[in-house]
Order: sequence, then C-alpha cells, then structure tokens
Amino acid sequence: MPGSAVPVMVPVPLDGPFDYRLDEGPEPAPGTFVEVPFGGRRLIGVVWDEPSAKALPLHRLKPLGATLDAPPMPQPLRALVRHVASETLAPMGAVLRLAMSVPAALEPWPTKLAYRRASDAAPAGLSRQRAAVLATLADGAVLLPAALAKAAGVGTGVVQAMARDGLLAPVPLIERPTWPRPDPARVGVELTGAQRAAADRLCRLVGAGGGVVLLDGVPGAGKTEVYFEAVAAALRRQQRVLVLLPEIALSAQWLSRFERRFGTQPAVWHSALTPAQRRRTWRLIAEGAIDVVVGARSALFLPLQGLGLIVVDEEHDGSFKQEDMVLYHARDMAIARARLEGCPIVLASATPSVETAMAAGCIAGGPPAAPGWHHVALPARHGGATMPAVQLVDLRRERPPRGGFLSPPLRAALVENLAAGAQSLLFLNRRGYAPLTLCRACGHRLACPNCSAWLVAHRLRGRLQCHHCGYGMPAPEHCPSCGAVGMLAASGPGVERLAEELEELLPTARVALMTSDTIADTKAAAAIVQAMEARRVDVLIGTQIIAKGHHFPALTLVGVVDADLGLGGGDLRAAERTFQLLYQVSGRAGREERPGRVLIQTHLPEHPVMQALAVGDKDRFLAVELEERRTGEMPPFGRLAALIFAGSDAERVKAEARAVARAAPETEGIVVLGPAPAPLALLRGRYRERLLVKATAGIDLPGWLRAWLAPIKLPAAVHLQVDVDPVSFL
DNA sequence: AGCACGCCGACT
DNA sequence: GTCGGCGTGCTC
Repeated sequence: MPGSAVPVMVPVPLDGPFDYRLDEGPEPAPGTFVEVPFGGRRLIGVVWDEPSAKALPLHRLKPLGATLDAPPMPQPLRALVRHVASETLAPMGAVLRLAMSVPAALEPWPTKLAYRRASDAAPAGLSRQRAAVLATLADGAVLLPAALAKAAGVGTGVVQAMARDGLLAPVPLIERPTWPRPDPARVGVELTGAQRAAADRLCRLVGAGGGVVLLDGVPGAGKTEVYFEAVAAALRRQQRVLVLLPEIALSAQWLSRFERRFGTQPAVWHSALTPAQRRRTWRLIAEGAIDVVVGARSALFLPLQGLGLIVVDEEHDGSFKQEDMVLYHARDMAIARARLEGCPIVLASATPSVETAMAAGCIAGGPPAAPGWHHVALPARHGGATMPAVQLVDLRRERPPRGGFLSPPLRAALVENLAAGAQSLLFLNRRGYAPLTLCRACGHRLACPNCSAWLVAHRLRGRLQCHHCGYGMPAPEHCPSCGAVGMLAASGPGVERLAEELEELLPTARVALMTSDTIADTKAAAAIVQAMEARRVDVLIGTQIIAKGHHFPALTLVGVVDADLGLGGGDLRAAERTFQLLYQVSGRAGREERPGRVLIQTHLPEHPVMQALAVGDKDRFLAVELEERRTGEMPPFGRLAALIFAGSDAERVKAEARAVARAAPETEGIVVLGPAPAPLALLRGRYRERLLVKATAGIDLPGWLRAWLAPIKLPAAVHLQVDVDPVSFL
C-alpha cells in the first residue's frame, strides 16, 4: 500500500507547508485541523491547499496524526494567511499562528455528566427527597446535577448519592453555550434623510459581491448608525459581520449603541478577554453560532464563515498597524479579506487616511476612485453636531507664565468656562510629570540605559520611567553624574504637571487625569467616563486616550496644550497624524446643543495642519498633503519598506546592514537608502540600524524584497525585521 | 517558536 | 568527576 503525502501548515515561524504520510483512510480536506509530529513535539496544524516546496519520498515522511473534531479553517481565511505572509514577508507559519490563537478552542466542548432515571420503575421505600428527584426526572428527562437538585428542591448531595446507589444513570452532555442573535428587524434611532440615503447606498452593496466604501463624516454625524444598517442588511441575508475598531474605541458606549439597534450585544474580541471567554467565543465563531463580532485588529483572523460585511471604524487609526511579530496593517488586510470573501467592506472615519481618501477618489486634485472603491459622505446633522469654533493661540506671542504651559488666552477660557459651570478638556499627548529631568548643577540629563530616550518623571509614582522598555528607577535626590543634591529639575510638560498648574489656576475645580497610567482596565475607564457624565469632574486632562469613543454632553472647551508635539522627527505621516488627532480631540467639544470652543496652542500657526484645523477643513488638508506626497513620490504614490537591523554589538549590526545594502539588486524605480542609525538607535539594549527602500508605484515591492533577501544569511547575533508600508518610523 | 545537541564554569 | 549556562541548527 503506497499511501499519500498530505501538506500541513504548522503554526511555527517557518515557511511551509510540510508533508506527512497518510497510510489509509480518505485524504483530509484542506482546512482540516490535524495533529502532527514536528521536531521533538506534537503540534496541531492545518491541512494546506498547495503541496510543499520539496517533495520528499514517502518513506522519509512522518505519519499524519489524528484529525481534530473542530470545524475546518475556512478557505478564505487560509487564503488570507497566504496573502498576509506574502505582503509582509513574514513566514506563513507565523501568520497561521494568528489564525490559531486559541488552540484550546480546537478541543470539542467539554462534556458534563447529567442524569436520567436508571429505570422506569421506582423502587419502594425511598426517602421523600429521593422520590422527588425521580419525579423530576419523569418522562425520560435528562438534567445536570445542579439543575436537577434545584428542580427537586433537594441538595446536590442527594443527587450524587443516588447516582452512587445506581438509582440515576449518568448521561454525558455536551455543554454548548448559546449566543443571542442580533435582531436586524428592530428599530434603533431614527435616521435623518441624508443618513437614510447613505445607509441605502451601503445596503445596496451588501450581497452585491464586494467593493470598498469610505464612509466619511464629522464626529457625531451618525456614521455608526449608518453602518449599522449595512450590518442589518447582511444579517437579513443570514450572513455574518466583522467590525474592527481600535482597542480603545471599543467602549461601553459603542456596545450600548449596538444593543439599542439590535437588541443584544455582539461578541467582542480584544486583549482583555479571559482564556475561558476567548475559547468559548472562538469556538462559537468557528461553529457559525455568532453573527456579529466586534474586535480590535487581532479579530481580523477569527474563523468567521459566510462573511457578508466587514467594517473598519476609525479607519485612519495607527493602532491598526501591528508592530511586533507579524507587521501587518489590519485595515489593509481587512480589505484583502473582504475581497477573498467576496463581501463589501466599509471604512469609516471622520479623518480618513491619505491612502484611503485617495483610493476613494475624494481628494481635490487627486486621481479618480480606484476600481471597486466608493465614497459616501455624511453631512453634519442640522442643529445637532457641528464642529466647534477653533482658535489658534500663537505661543510666540502669548507666552505662558514662567514655569507654566497654559497661555493667557487658554487660562482665561478655563476660568470662564468653570465659572459658567461647564466642563473643559485639556489635551497633552505626554504621560507623566515631565519628559526630561536634568541637573541644574552640571547639565546632566537622565537617560534610559537601554534606549536612546530620556527618562520620564512620574511624580504620582515617585519614579523615573522609560516609555520604550520596562526600565524604571525611584526618583533620585542627587544627580547621578555630579552628585549635587536637590539640583534635579523637571523640564517640559506632562499631564501630571499640567494638573499641578491647573490646581494653582483653578483651586476649586475638580480635576481628573486620564492616561494609560491612571486607566488600568475598562472598569477604570468607565468610572472616569461616568464621573464626567455625572458632572463630578470640571476639567479632564488626558493623553490621546481621550480622543476617541466617548462623548461628553457638557464639555464645551477643549485646550490643546502643545499642538506641535507630533510634528517633529521628520516622520512621513507626522502632519497627517497630528491633524487627525487634533481634529478628533477638537470634536469632543460641544456636540449637543451647546456651542463648543477649541484653543490650540502652537508655535507654528501658519503650518498647513494648524490652518486646516482653524477652519475645520479636512478636505483642504488632504489636498495639500496629497500634493506633498506626490512631489516626494511618497505613499500613496510609491511604497516604502523599512529594514531594521538590531543587535547588542553596534559595529556588527552596522557592518551587516551595510553588507545587505550592497547586495541590493539594481532596479529601475527602486532606491535603497542607508544604512543610518534608526530613530531609536538604542532600544531595549539593542543597537538599531535602518535601511529604507523606496519604490515607485506599480512595483511588486514584497516580491522584490523577497528576491533580494532570500539568499542572505545573517548571523544570529544580528536580527532583521522587515516592515513593508511602515506607519511609524520609530 | 520550541527543543535538541554541544562545548565551558561552579557544585554534590 | 557531574549539572547547567545558552549559542546554533533543525523541524516534513
């Protein structure tokens, strides 16, 4: 008997698949989860669609193990794994691991022992309790011990004893939880005419085979309610829906809006789930028992079948780019999944990314919409949401008092707003007390020993902390360099320091701080949101964590303390990110009947970002930014890739980076820049050098990179990470 | 990623 | 004399 070779992908960071020998029985279909021997261990893998690269003779293959009793991985998801690997240059097995993130969910549901009567005839002389148990189990009923005891009005001890005595017969019962199904027929909030029209356009695409829609409108224009109608359309067709949100936007507020429309909460997927919740949710999704999943970027790889719609909300958000193991952009890969599933995808944002806006053909002076792309714009609600009045405060003229960071106009506005009994928000994208501590005696600056970064002072914790690695130390009393005592001075603003300044300015105000340091979990976040809603806070100070997801009716003043923060560093997307962030923050002010006011403190009032913010014109900003990108042949007109070489030996890292750069093939339309020290030249104790690859449009950049790098063998002491289409340049 | 095999320091 | 450090190499 010859047997056959079965290709299996395993979730280890290698390019597969690997072949296994099948001696008898039918060949398992692609997607089947199987157990296989691998190296010294046994792994769960997936039967793959294409044969392995090298065909070993059958006798050299190890035997295929058992098939797991789990729904096979759907074909479009397998295709997505291939696609993500091919685009990111990650080994396919590393991507597969993302789609097999919950191995425990591949085990069948646990069975619990339930009981039925051992015989129809009731023996004589039973206690009242035992008789009650048997009576409860009349008509062949089968119940779990706890339910049985409760129904019979006895303790569980009676049930256990009766089982032991043979009066009850055990029946293994599979405990499959049920999940409430969202009801598309319910009526949620009433849509305006314009919202209805936009919703109808989305609904027409559902079931029509595919397409990408940019759904664009100011905060409060009702984007969520509009795409909910598309969700309902998919549900009416018995299809499933995946909604991706940035982690911090997945708030209780979003969930309750969903519940208002559909009568029940959707399944959620994010990093804070417990292992048991994770296992249950994953398995139910694989079994097709869950219709709608809302989750952070890792939800992209959930085994939903029969997808009818994908939504990516806050499409522009940088956190959709995964920055460690496999470097993928969840928005771009969601577009790929939608194409592979043959379903439409809605990208929603008040501040679309340049890439998305260009593809949707909605930038003045830009190209028309790419094939399959659509643009649905939602106008502001009349009498409802309007963007607040934005005032630029020129810090070169309006100097804050010595040692402070709030300019006279912003101070006045804060005082005024408190007197009026309204709430204010101060935005500063800097955690801690001060970004830098220096010695006034010798000028020494306290830096992280592992990274090229300053240590950030955190007064609330009495520590100095590195924001890039885990390093921290108690705040020292004397300078570690010259030993001078009491000469260490905080330099620059942080949110904690702002709170101090505010306490001086508004001694009676109730101030709350919202940063990732003060918000440990969703409960803590909900507590602050509640305090704001209940008007127990007058001024909320926060980092970018406050930019999204919540809206506070009584908030009428927003102060941006340092608008220029994100513009330094020469990052390609610095202007775009700053505009998006500040526009979102500005949108927090005055979303109900009260008019809002925004003060933006800047040293660069003439910068296009500030000018666009001042007039609230994102279309003009996009047009200016697109021209800028066109001139430099930067994305979306060309593509970039960053190669980061890292290792503990600075010279070796540099030498390897140089050698790899020299090996780059000469290609029309591609330039390799560098190596140069990466922006964080030292990170977690490893020296980093960077090569930047710039390709003109139309070049298969991942393919070119693979051809270049495949023959290169790096020593283990130098690690190379390839980031195709980098978002952050750090 | 794991897990083996493989050569140099501090212990029963 | 061993136990164990993690460097490098392989996994159908």
